[in-house]
Amino acid sequence: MPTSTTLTRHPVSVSAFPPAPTPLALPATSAPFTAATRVQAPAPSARSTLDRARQVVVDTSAADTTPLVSLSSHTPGLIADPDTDNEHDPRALVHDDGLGEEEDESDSDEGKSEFPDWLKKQFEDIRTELAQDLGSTTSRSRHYSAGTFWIRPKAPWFLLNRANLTPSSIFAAEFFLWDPLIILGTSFNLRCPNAECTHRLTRYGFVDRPRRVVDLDSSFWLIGYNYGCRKTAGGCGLRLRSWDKRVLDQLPPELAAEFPAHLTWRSGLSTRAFGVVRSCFQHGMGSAEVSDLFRMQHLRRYDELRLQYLRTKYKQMLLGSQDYEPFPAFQDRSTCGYHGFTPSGQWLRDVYDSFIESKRDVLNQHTAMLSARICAIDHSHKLAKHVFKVDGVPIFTALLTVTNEKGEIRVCVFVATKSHSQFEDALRRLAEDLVVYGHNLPEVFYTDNMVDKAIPGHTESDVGRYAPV
DNA sequence: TGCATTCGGATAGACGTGGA
DNA sequence: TCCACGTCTATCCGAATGCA
Repeated sequence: MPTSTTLTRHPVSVSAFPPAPTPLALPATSAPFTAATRVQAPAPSARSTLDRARQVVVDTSAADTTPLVSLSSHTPGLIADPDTDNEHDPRALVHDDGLGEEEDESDSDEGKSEFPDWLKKQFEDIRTELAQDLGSTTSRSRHYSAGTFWIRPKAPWFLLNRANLTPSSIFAAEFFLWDPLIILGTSFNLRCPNAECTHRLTRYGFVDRPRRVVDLDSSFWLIGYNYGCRKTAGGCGLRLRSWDKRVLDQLPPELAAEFPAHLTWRSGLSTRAFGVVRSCFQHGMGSAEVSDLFRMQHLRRYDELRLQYLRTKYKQMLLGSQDYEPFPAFQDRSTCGYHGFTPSGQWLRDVYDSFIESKRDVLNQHTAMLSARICAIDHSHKLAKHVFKVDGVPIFTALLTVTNEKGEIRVCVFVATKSHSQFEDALRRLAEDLVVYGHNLPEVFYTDNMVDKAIPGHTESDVGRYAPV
């Protein structure tokens, strides 16, 4: 028996296919920059502009280990030749970042799990503000009172004009404050998601760390609260975050629509970025290419900020003695690092798959209601090679697809052979669907297989006139 | 060289406890 | 009721490895 994906009332769902085993992780050349990938200069073997860009943006230990450089010790603005290994001045204004000094790997790994100091400080400042707001008469955040969920930083221009400018002083994170219990007020009954529990959720304090969400050319951070079903009040003791899906599902749709991220277990993608992912996937781009797209956009923004810093610092150093601190690399995970991050292709594909799978019933229902007056039936052998393998041997030889007069997929079924018996049942259920939803039965079937004949034992009334062409 | 798989470190989230 | 702090665990992510 062929294994149909979902037929009858829900004849087809692309989402029902097991994920194709495309390359799950980026190859070594596209992996985030570790000490192992740091090079002196773009290697001759770099295959593309993107690869060269990846190699140029390498970590630098200079920001970690090099003390502030005094103006008196070097010539500001001297651009070192990457091929000359900075012979003239090792501490030139364009530091070794990207020009390639080998770095002690232990340095970059140490701070990997920690937030950078500049982010910690900004988060703590906001937290202090929120604590003050909580103690006010309304207990409502000043940002909510101002009509926004976003806590946006100053533009870099307004951060550049300060004495002894340092890179971390112009790093500014964007935060999104999500506390629907405060927004909706105590009158809103946010129920415990446990089916056996009828109690309501209450706040359990601040979430002690923000959560990163990847956007188009940067990341922003979610600030939320812990919610819980209190045991002391007879509840079940469940704890969850304010951005938990079980909370979002209970909110009024118009409020839930304001939440700007698709969250996975440990990461998240902004709805804007996810819209781009969907468009890219639906128009033929692969996950690796989309991952590269995001990486390039994040790098572009990083480069713009870096250029602003260098230009400003150069002017300041011409005017008087100032210390120069090298701009950290994109991937720098030190306490003063930029902490740039872009998602892998595998992760983007997983997010998209999860989303599509969550819409499976809707998509199946939509497909079941499509007409099928003029049909085309065809086998594809590509997908079957990659799915349902046992000990490396594919179980199915082909994916049979029936499209209607509008080119819409109407039936999709994996088959072990091209025998009619493999898809008879699917066609019979197609006919049942057409009757149920008030459509005419198929008038003609087109096929590219000249040996196809009418299905034995079936009349035209079953699936229409079957016509090899 | 690219794809597929494995493995280990990192960490988000759940949960408990105690204090204000 | 809120918050801080600590522990534990499932899961994610990327590097390493093997293979064609």
